[in-house]
Amino acid sequence: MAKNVNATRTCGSEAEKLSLPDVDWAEDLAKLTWALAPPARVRIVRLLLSRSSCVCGEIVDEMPLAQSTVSQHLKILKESGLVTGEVDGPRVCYCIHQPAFQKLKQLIAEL
Amino acid sequence: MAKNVNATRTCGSEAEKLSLPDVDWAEDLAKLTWALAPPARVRIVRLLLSRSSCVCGEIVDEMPLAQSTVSQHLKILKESGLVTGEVDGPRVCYCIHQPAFQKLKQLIAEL
DNA sequence: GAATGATATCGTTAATCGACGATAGGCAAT
DNA sequence: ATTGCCTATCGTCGATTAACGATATCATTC
Repeated sequence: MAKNVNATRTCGSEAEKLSLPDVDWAEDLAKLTWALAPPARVRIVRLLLSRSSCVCGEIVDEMPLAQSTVSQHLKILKESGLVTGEVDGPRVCYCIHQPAFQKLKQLIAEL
Repeated sequence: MAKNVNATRTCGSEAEKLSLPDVDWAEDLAKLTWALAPPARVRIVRLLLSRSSCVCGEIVDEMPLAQSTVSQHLKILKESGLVTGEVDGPRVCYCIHQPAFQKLKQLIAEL
């Protein structure tokens, strides 16, 4: 049962069943789906999509979570690329980042 | 895990799209995105979509993971509804479950 | 009724997650 | 500079995860 063949295929171009592009493709999508795995982050994204103003405090008000928790979710959403945070004086305005968002839609659609 | 959302939204004009229904909606989507959060499960789904035959053993052969791990992933994918497993003699044939799969696509599309 | 092959489950481990409170940092008025 | 608000980060905790090997279950063939 030799399952682990990673040692020789990290960079290799061997004739493997699942082509390397597919692995990358899967990781690209997984990065985005993972960002939306917890319901809280889905709700945040949905909120950002439905509102013009997207100040952090408003998001916190809408969520039954502590401010630090929401901030952490926003950080992860930013890291996934789905969201951007723009400092606006003492506040931070969060917005959907359309390129990544469209990429998510496309990756799912072409699944 | 708290659960209290009152949020008397005064922003929505005719129907506030951000209330309790949205919570359920978010959980519906999160259930599916969570199932696809690990790259391994994305790859399995992709495999099932690209192949006509979907016997468990073939999936194991394609993945650099132990049989038990793949089986566990398949179980989770079944629980999410995205995949069905049909016993076929001594083997089990896995397939994409189109209803759930289309629901995922629709939920993402209408995001 | 064995023996075999395929799949599922069990039990464990190390890592990660989501949540929180407390606290630090930044900006705008006073 | 000090105050006060808003946001980010820190440290921690409990729960969950993905991975594995070992073992149990089940269907087929002998």
